[in-house]
Amino acid sequence: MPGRTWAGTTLDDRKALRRGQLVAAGLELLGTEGSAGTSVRAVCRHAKLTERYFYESFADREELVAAVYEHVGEEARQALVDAVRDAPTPVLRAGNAVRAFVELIVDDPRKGRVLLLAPLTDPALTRRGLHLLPVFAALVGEQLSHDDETERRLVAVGLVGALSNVFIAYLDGSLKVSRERLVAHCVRLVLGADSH
Amino acid sequence: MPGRTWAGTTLDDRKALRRGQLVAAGLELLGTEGSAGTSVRAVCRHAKLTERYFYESFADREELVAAVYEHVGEEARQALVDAVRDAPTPVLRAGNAVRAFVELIVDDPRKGRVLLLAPLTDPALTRRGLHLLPVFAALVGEQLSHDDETERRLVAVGLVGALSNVFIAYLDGSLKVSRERLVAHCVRLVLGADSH
DNA sequence: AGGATCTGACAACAGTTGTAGTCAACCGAG
DNA sequence: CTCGGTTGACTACAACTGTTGTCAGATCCT
Repeated sequence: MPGRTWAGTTLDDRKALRRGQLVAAGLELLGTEGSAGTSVRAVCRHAKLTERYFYESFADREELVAAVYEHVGEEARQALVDAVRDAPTPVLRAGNAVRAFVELIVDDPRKGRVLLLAPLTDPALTRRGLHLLPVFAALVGEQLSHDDETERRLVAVGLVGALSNVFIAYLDGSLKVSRERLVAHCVRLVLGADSH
Repeated sequence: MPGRTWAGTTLDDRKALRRGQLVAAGLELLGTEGSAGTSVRAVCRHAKLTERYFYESFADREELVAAVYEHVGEEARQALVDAVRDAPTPVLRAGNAVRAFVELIVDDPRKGRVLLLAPLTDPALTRRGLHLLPVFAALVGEQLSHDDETERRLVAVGLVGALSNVFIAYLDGSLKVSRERLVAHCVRLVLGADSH
């Protein structure tokens, strides 16, 4: 009977809470130590839970890292949608979107690393073909005013790569520039990509 | 006495030869299986040598992957220098450079993956700060006609990121486009980056 | 109170990792 | 032929991995 209360909360509540702790620990590790450092044992140590509760919420290590990735991805998608909504002109949309994304990864660089780096490095994600980047690229591509389909893809892939690289360089400190300037430059990249 | 001849060659020769086999095996594994799959044992299996000879040429696993990376990096650098030399105009220089790089990674995708992906994924490279990309970006930046220093860096980093992403997408088959079109688009990216 | 359920600390398994050491077999110089 | 440098197959170790199992104790319902 899962509805029974225990230590003030129901079982399902505690189970969901533990799942949350595990995902949070996974984000922490995947966003700092990288793929190799985010093992089941390490995640449990970080979440202050035992392995038992890991397999209560996830069948695999793979499932955990997928959950972490999708969690961050959903957050980013939501931030982008919120930013674009209610912006009338393409220029304003681009500015809002870039600003939102910069805010997201500046406030929490781990999320940026998970979003941009993890799918390239972790076999659990590469094998599953779990790349949100093409999705974002397609989202960007839809906004572009190019006739040719493959031309749109080329431009979109290049644009996303340029933005990613600038973000990554900014994240690890190898690109010392003010946040405002970063945003301004990225907006110019987005707008420039449309003008052929 | 290392000058002594043995099985037709001197000791130093054989040692260098074995080192070469190890680096080649490292390139093969790092460029296909990725960082996790390139272990000391796997490299030795692939090179048909025993672990003993691994530690004859390298103190660490780390040293091996650094050697592989720098080997490929030097090759790429040389190809770029050769391509740019004797080209009078910026347009020709850009075309030659892009063509040379595309040739390099199309003829041997493993090199592309080592060059572009490995430094982001392998702790042995990230920890050592072994990124040649900023070096290439700087090289690109020198060619750009921007007054502001940080502006040059911003543009260069973005450009290199765009090129990398297009190459990576092309490499793993998610960007289906002819080689000529790939080159043409990349040239346009390079030239477009200069015009603000 | 008794009994069902939940919790957490561990142990166990077989596998892989980096790194070092052993030992018989080979090879060429004296 | 003998001696010493060279080779390769193999073992050894401790640490780690994913995953499953055990068991004493805490917590709640009846």
